[in-house]
Amino acid sequence: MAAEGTKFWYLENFNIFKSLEQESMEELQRITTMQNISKNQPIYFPQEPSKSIYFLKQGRVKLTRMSPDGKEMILGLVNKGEVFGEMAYLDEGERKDFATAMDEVLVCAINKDDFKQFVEHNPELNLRLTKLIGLKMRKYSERIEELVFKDAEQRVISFLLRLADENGKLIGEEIFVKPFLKHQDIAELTACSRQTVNSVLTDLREKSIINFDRKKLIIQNKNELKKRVG
Amino acid sequence: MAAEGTKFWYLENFNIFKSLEQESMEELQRITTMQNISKNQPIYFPQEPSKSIYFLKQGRVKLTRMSPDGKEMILGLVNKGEVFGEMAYLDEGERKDFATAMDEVLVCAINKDDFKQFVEHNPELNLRLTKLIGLKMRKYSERIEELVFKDAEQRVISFLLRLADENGKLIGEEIFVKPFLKHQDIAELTACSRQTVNSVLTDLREKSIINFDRKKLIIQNKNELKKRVG
DNA sequence: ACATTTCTGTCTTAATGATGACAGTACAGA
DNA sequence: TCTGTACTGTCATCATTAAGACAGAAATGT
Repeated sequence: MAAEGTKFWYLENFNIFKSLEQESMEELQRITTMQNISKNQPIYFPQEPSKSIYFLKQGRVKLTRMSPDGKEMILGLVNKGEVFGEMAYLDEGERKDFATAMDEVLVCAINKDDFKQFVEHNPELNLRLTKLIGLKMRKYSERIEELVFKDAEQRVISFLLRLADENGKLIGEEIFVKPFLKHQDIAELTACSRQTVNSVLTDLREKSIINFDRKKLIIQNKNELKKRVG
Repeated sequence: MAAEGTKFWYLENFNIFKSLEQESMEELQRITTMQNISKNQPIYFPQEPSKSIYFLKQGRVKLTRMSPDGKEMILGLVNKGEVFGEMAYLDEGERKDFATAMDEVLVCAINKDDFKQFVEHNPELNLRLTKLIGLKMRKYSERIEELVFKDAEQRVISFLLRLADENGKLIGEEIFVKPFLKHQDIAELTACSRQTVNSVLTDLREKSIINFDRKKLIIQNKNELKKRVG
């Protein structure tokens, strides 16, 4: 199944540094600097020259963009173990996004030039990086597709399915997710209004497809959700 | 100005093979196969294993995606001199897009493994490729931004501005474009209906900001267009 | 040169979803 | 424990734009 294939491929690339030589890991230690960032603080922001790549050790990060008139949209969420800010590796330009800590966050920052050198000494990283970038491109293109082809309800449901895959725990038949996003966040991820998110979720709860309150989110019937996004 | 900076950076990466050694160009000749594709014929399509990268010599190509219920959207247009299908270089998966000839088209196809080897022998290409990929990522992210933040009129206007930059000829104060897209195509590029495209264009013509008929498209007042997209 | 198909232009209708308002609930800080 | 703030839930109203229908213009093939 296509979706499962994608997920496997995703996990496979989860940690690009896994199974490096001890020696390389030590070099990596030397060229990285650890940073603690507290909740709601920026890690980088637009116009800043993009000179570092980040590896998220602890917590969660959101990547956002701002419209000229101050509306925010979330381009992506970063989970523990993932890389972000990799545009620094791809071009010399300025950042276009905000990266903001959603929690107490711990990141490794790697200067892009040091990193390029490191990659030269560890060519097996080339392929992984290449795949990582490829994955991001795919994600973006899927996002575009979703915005063009799907209506608000379908976009919210797609979000729930992704959330279940990336952050859910399977318990029996049901998938539990500790909700770390408010409705406003979901709205900014799915390009609709906070109220629409609420009404889609409420509707799904009435139909016993999901259940939720402020403490929990449970996907009770994943198949039914899948059916609704075609 | 930001837009001008971007454009420069874009042109700089237009032809990734420019100024290679004679010898390298000859090797490149050996590993590429030329293909003629006639109008409306596919170059590749979804599910096909992505094993080649393409370099467009002549004509125009559109990259599209299909929704499950048969609606089409245009992910991008490829002009002469540009590379497409570069996902083959980034991952081992199947294609997700259609690439279709819009004209009589001449492409160079390069097997991805041959290409990877070629790049190893011509490491200066690494940076260019990296920038090329970075550019595509940026384009995608801008597309997402546009879909989220802008309404149908603004999206059509943004398209006109891009068209003027990429395909326009400046004559006096005005920018002429030979129209190679029908309204339906513009609709598929801007995520709105054919009728909406028509009414936006007609409205702009009434205000003497643009002029067009079936033979020509003229941007008479680029500044006014820019003002309207914020 | 004619016929068929494709594209453009315009209108009407209807659905989707944004927005603003406001009440209720949970939560954090003093 | 109280109080202010942030988040959720719900509703009524309104704007945007999709969709269908159809006429006319242009292009294409025979």
